[in-house]
Amino acid sequence: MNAKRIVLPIPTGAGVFLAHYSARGLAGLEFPRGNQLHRPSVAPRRSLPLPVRRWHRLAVQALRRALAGKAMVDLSPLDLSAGTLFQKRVWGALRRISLGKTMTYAQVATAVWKPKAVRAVGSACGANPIPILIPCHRVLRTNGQLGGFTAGMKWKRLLLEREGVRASVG
DNA sequence: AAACGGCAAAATG
DNA sequence: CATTTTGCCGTTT
Repeated sequence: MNAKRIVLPIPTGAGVFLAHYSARGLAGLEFPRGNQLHRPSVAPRRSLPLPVRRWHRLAVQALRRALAGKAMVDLSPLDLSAGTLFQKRVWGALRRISLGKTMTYAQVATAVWKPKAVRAVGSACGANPIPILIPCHRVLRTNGQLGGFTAGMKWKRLLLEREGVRASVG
């Protein structure tokens, strides 16, 4: 099914993320693992396919800007082929939430024309393979609460704060 | 077929 | 108010 992926580290002020690349583009982004010393099994630079190198350069910039709460300029192609149709629709909706803005899970459900699939939207957000760059953290509960975040609420809070979003309720 | 969620609205105290 | 049902839906097992 899925072919081999190239994994490259993205050092940031918030830790070392891991970017996964397929033949089609950026396919995954892992949050830094607490004090884990895992392989960057990174192939030597010059053995990397040219497109991957280019994509990675873009990804590094995009992530650093995103973490700084700044708008990203360019983004490498994303490979979201692993997702279901519904998930891809949700992720598409997420990408349309501009910086500094938020949506509720219910609003996203309506945006994908499944107004009753509110809970399923939450699951789809949790299944987002490229968090931050696909801003699933910009989705909040209808009642103003933050809602959940698979990678941990610290991240969701941090990201929203850096984007200048009012933390309504904790 | 059943269980499980990053939810929401209604019911309840 | 805060908490507890009750309804919903895509995914996973």
